[in-house]
Amino acid sequence: MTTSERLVDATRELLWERGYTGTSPKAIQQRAGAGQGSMYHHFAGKPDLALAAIRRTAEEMRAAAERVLGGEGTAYARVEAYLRRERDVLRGCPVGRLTMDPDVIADGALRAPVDETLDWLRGRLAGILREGVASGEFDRSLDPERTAAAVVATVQGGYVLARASGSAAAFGAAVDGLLALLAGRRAA
Amino acid sequence: MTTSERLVDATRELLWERGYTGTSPKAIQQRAGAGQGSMYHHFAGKPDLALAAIRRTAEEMRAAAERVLGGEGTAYARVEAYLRRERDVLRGCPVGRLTMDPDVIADGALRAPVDETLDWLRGRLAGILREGVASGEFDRSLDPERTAAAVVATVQGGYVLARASGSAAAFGAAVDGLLALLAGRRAA
DNA sequence: GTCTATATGCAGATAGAC
DNA sequence: GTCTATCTGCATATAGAC
Repeated sequence: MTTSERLVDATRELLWERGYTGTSPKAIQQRAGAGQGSMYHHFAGKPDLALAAIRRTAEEMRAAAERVLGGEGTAYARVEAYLRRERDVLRGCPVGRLTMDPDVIADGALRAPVDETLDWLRGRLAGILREGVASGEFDRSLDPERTAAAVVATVQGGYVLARASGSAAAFGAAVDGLLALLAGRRAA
Repeated sequence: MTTSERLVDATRELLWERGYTGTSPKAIQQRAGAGQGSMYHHFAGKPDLALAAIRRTAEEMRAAAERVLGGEGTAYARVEAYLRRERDVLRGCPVGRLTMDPDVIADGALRAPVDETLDWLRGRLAGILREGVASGEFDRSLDPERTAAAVVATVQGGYVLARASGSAAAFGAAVDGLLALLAGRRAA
């Protein structure tokens, strides 16, 4: 792995664990095993490095979601597979957590990949739900867009509940609750 | 207002806007119009002041929720009133956002009020949903605990979606989606 | 109770040697 | 490409005068 790659990876880990404000250049260098000069040779500074890290994390999250969402089965089964997919629940969402960082939200370039990723996910889920309605699997009255927003919000909020309680079970409860509601909209 | 109160209020605002890591003693002092000596006279340091601020914020959030949840109407109507209650959506949840702060999660004393508040809220909503099931308003198969977890998660996740997109509408879409699903579980 | 002085170390770089 | 030196200012206090 190149020094540049190690710097990006170290930044990705630190952004996930400590957020943008809580991540210092020095900490990045130490984790990457790189010196100051090295970091500033490859990147213009902290925002530039963070941008590269966030883009990479966003890409990976999208790919991971697509692996599950693009699978086999009914619309309900694919949404369920997404919701129940294995997660490092107590670590939080590496993309969603950035929305609580004021410096990320204030910088359009840093916010863009976050927004695009969550919006892509919402749209992808909405498409699956729309198929489910069209095929007669779901009740006609189910609104794919709003339901998809609720699905994404439940996941993001599930992380909050899990971290507050220190237990991954809180995430599971929220997901179970949502899935039970969604199951009730399947056409008889 | 006393100097001590002004310090707590300033800390509450800053924790909401910038989180624990992003909030410095100096910023607190400036916002409160108090000097260094003054702050360290009234509080042992940043963690002590943050604890007072978090407890106060937690109390207020609970009181605000109770004002809506303790109102009149069916179980569905009260849950809806809670979900649609006016919120400063783009500012995020002053309690929930703290779960993304590693220094808060690592400190049991700071995490406790956060956990207790979200857990109280979940329990309060579960009680209302349980009444709704008992009264025949909701389908017998509705699980009050898990559904309540989904409601709280949707709100917390709604803030994430809103802040990512820069639009309060994203919060509204998630809430609409969840309410539509919940409405479908009302007994015929 | 509040103020000013003082202190260590980190944040976030820039400059220039090698 | 990487290293070391250097810089300004903030983070987070402590000490002691008033």
